[in-house]
Amino acid sequence: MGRQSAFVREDAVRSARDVFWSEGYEGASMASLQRATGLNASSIYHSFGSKRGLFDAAIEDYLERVVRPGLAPLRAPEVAPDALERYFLAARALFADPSGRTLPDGCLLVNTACSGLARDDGIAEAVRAYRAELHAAFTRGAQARRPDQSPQERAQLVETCVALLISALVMTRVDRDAATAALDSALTALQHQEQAHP
Amino acid sequence: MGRQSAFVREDAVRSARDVFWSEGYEGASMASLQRATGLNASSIYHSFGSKRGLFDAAIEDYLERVVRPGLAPLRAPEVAPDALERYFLAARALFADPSGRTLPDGCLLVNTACSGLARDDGIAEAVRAYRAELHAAFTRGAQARRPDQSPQERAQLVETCVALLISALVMTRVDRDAATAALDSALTALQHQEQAHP
DNA sequence: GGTCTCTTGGAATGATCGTTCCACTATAGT
DNA sequence: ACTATAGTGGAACGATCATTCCAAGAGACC
Repeated sequence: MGRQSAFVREDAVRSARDVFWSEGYEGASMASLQRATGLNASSIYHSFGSKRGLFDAAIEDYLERVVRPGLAPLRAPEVAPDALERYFLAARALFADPSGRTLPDGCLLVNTACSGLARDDGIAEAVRAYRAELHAAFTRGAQARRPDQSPQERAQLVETCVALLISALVMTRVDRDAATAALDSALTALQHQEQAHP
Repeated sequence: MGRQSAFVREDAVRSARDVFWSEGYEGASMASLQRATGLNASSIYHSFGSKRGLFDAAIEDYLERVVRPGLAPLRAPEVAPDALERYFLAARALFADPSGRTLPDGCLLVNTACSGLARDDGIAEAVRAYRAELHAAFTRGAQARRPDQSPQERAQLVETCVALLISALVMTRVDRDAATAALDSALTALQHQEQAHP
């Protein structure tokens, strides 16, 4: 059926995803995407239709390779009681990295939600789904930690944890201390729940 | 002394600020800024030096005319015990507006913090200062509500309130229900503090 | 009224934007 | 080997980007 692709689609998407992540959709020029992927414009348009098509693929890759691996212990059939705490401890380690090399640009989806692209229905739906995944995973973590907790209290805790994470992701670029402080706050919120019912 | 300006600087800045607010710095074209302000490019460059200079003025205007008026009761010499709760109630009313006409684009500074412009030192400092103003005002509100509360507990509550507000501002464009839910969570967090020590 | 200084209008700048087009190349199926 | 099909390279597209330049315009001071 004709000539075959000289590149691995997955690799190209990942390279493009990193560009979108650090530069944003509008800030990522086709020139920079070509440079990062090693593809020329023709191949990109042939494979993804448009810059936007490549971005959609980048979002899917981001969820699958960045978000979900981190949430895996909270999505597994059996959730450890300390899984949620471990999640925030791991996040804190990433955010607090002194080299500033890990997670330097926050979250692709949070950044997109704050851009003009958020008015696009497809993008808005992707952000809602992302937040819903966080919320569901955190709820499972909270359930594993405190099965006896009332649904209202649990909902409150989960909402707070999601918000503290998002807040940290927003602040990463401008104030690493504020970002880690938000995560510390989530950790103490989790611990406070324990101590209240020993 | 020469010819005098035919426009009111404050009005021009406010119009430009609204464009930056809804479109973002990069998304706001000089053409759209000229249209909104009614000024010619020459006048803009003469008065503000560059698009970036106009944006800096827009940020200052945003703080002075949007952020601080809302925080006023929390910054006054005397802070009412319910001032913080009132703040979130007012915010909730804005976010939940069914017409979607109030606060349709979140926060100018949060949006900017999630854009590539956040790597600029001046912008980063502005976002830090914005967050610090929120934090300081909320701390005063928390103090007025519960003077006896321990500093650790208060810091935790304030951090949570700031994060829930930022989270709501991030989600506004894509999910109004999630945004109002975050604010509701802040309100119940505040009320929970009351009930704990009646 | 004359002159000086500052503001404005509008065109023009070069750069960069996303996208398209076409010729060329390489593979799969017959 | 031939042909049909699909991917690639590179130039070119018109549009739009922020910015600059110059001449015309208008009020302030002598």
